[in-house]
Amino acid sequence: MLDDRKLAVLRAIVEDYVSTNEPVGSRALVERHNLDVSPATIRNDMAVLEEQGYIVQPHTSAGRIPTDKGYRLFVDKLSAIKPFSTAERRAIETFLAGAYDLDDVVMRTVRLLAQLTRQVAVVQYPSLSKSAVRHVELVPLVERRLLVVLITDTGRVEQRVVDVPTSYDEDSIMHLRAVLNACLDGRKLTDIATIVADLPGRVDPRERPNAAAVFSVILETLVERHEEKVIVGGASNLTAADFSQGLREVLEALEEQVVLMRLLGETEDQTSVTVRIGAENDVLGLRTASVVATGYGSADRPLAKLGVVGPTRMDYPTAMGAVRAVARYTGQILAES
Amino acid sequence: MLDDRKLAVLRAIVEDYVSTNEPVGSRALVERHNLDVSPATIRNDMAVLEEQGYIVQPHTSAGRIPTDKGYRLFVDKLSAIKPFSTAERRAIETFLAGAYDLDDVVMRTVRLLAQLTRQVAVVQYPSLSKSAVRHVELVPLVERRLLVVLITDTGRVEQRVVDVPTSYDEDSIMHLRAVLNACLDGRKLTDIATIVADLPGRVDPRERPNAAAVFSVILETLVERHEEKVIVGGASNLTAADFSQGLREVLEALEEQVVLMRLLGETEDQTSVTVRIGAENDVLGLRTASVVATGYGSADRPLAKLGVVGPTRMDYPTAMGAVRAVARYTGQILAES
DNA sequence: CTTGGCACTCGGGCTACCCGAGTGCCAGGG
DNA sequence: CCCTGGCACTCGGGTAGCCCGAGTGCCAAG
Repeated sequence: MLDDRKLAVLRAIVEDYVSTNEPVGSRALVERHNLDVSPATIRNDMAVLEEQGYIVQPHTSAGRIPTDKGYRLFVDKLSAIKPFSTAERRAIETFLAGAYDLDDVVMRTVRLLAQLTRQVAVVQYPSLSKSAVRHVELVPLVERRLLVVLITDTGRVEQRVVDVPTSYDEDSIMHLRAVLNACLDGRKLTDIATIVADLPGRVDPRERPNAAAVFSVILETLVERHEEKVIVGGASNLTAADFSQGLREVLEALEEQVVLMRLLGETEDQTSVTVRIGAENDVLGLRTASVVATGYGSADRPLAKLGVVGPTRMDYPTAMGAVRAVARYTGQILAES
Repeated sequence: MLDDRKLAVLRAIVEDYVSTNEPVGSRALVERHNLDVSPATIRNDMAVLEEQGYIVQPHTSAGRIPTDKGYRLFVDKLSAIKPFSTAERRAIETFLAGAYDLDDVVMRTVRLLAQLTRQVAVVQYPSLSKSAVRHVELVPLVERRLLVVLITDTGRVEQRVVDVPTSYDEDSIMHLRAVLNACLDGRKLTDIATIVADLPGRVDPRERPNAAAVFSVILETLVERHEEKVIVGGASNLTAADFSQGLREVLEALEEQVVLMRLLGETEDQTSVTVRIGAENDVLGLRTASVVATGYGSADRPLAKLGVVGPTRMDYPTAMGAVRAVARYTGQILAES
């Protein structure tokens, strides 16, 4: 129902519109791309494409612009992810390799992504539920107060203060720490719930109340509330991409952790790059925005998601290339440490 | 040289302009405020104020708007910090009290401040150099790799991976940990440089190389690089305040940690609220912005700075009130933990 | 020093207008 | 059956002209 030429026309419209930000007409189309037909022919094709909902004209006497559906077809069938040159890859690699810290890796990643795509970059911290425990530390604060510090094998450190019901001494802390480390070391956080359940049997009855308090805090902090932070960068790029709807809405949405989580979370597939266009991401206020996202981390050990947010009028091939490349290297860097 | 009425006129101009965002003329002035003189009189006063550089007229036939100098005088002499009602204070208190975490306290603080002032809020993490060491933890990772975790009495946790020159066993780690904790516990981070200098004498000569590596990393991480993170919130408020210069510049400036640090850092006084107006903060791109900032933490133990950034056309009394109140309660919350 | 009067300025909003890009349609030709 | 050139039509956006009203500065009188 759409022959090759019509698809070529759609592709051309998307490409031109993305680069010029102006509705594209039949004449300009035959000139810029070497379609060996007359403008009138193109017009007929465009009429069909419009009828099918792939393009619209904003005003009666203007060129056409792609609809969400048009972009969708473009992304699915008409374009290929733009691979990065080896020089670019090397630049990415060295930029990320300079990081000395988990925080720093994430910071650099978000900056890099924002710079490469000239869009807003969104990076989720490595997820707790996917990582394993490396060490648990208990630090006495004041009377009846402990600081629980949990170190994961992705280098992430989680902390939480806990009030324990009875006072403790150094020995009991030592013991509790030893038990915890023996049981938890190397275990995935997702497994911990079941492990903790039978832990109390291992400690001195006198210590049970305190132990229970610590256990429940660990559970609560790390399993129930898998706080997965998201950081955002490159917000200034939004000013260039004049959003049809208010820029305010977009900025607001980007400040809501929950919204961002959902945006990235909807990326089902871990390894491939997902694109959600316009209304496809059912976040109010991002109706005219697209999200290009993917997971990072090795295939057997997915860590989290990252991506970019921009106007639907976005250079998808490049954005997808950048997201894929950055995800790859960030995953690699994190795997090493 | 400026009599009372002229000052009153300036005050009225600032207040009206802030609330209406329109140049204010002589007639409107006598109507809205009950100055018992005629518009002509006001005009004469305004001519003087303009001559002295406190106000300007954007167009020949328009009302006047304050200059930076005008705002400065207003802030210094013509306004008082707007105190918060007890109800408002209670709301702040309960909102902040819900936090369970240092990260969470900072997050809530920045949100609260942004909401109260309808401006962009900027909050600096409690400074390391001001806080004391509570605990040092060494965690073996793989061969010749240690994770150094440092816990401060503000509840902050700093982490860093260190490669040590020779391999180690559990005992040597234990010993090193014990030595470190014995020496560092309760000491201010600023003192540590001198302490570490004479530490090597305390450890077994065989362990010196590893110990030295750990020491130097602690030094480097915590003293030299007192990484003081700044977080920003409420960026969407920028869209409401139409900046005369590009909004892009402002957004860009707000993404630069360094710039933010400088902005807050220039707040010399720890306890009082500092206001920097327009070109006074010598950050390019924030020429039309003002910063209202103060320190938080108790007087004897300053932690860091916080504040808001907005257009020079800002409700200073309210902003100052909010900044002061939030700083107070945030400091209080952090002092408790 | 204040006040009312008065002439002057000029930005912003309104209308009218035209131009040109772009379309849809149609009839003719390969 | 599809492509093509021609042609009439539409309409957004830019330009020019216009007026209005808010606001000013100045001046002379109280």
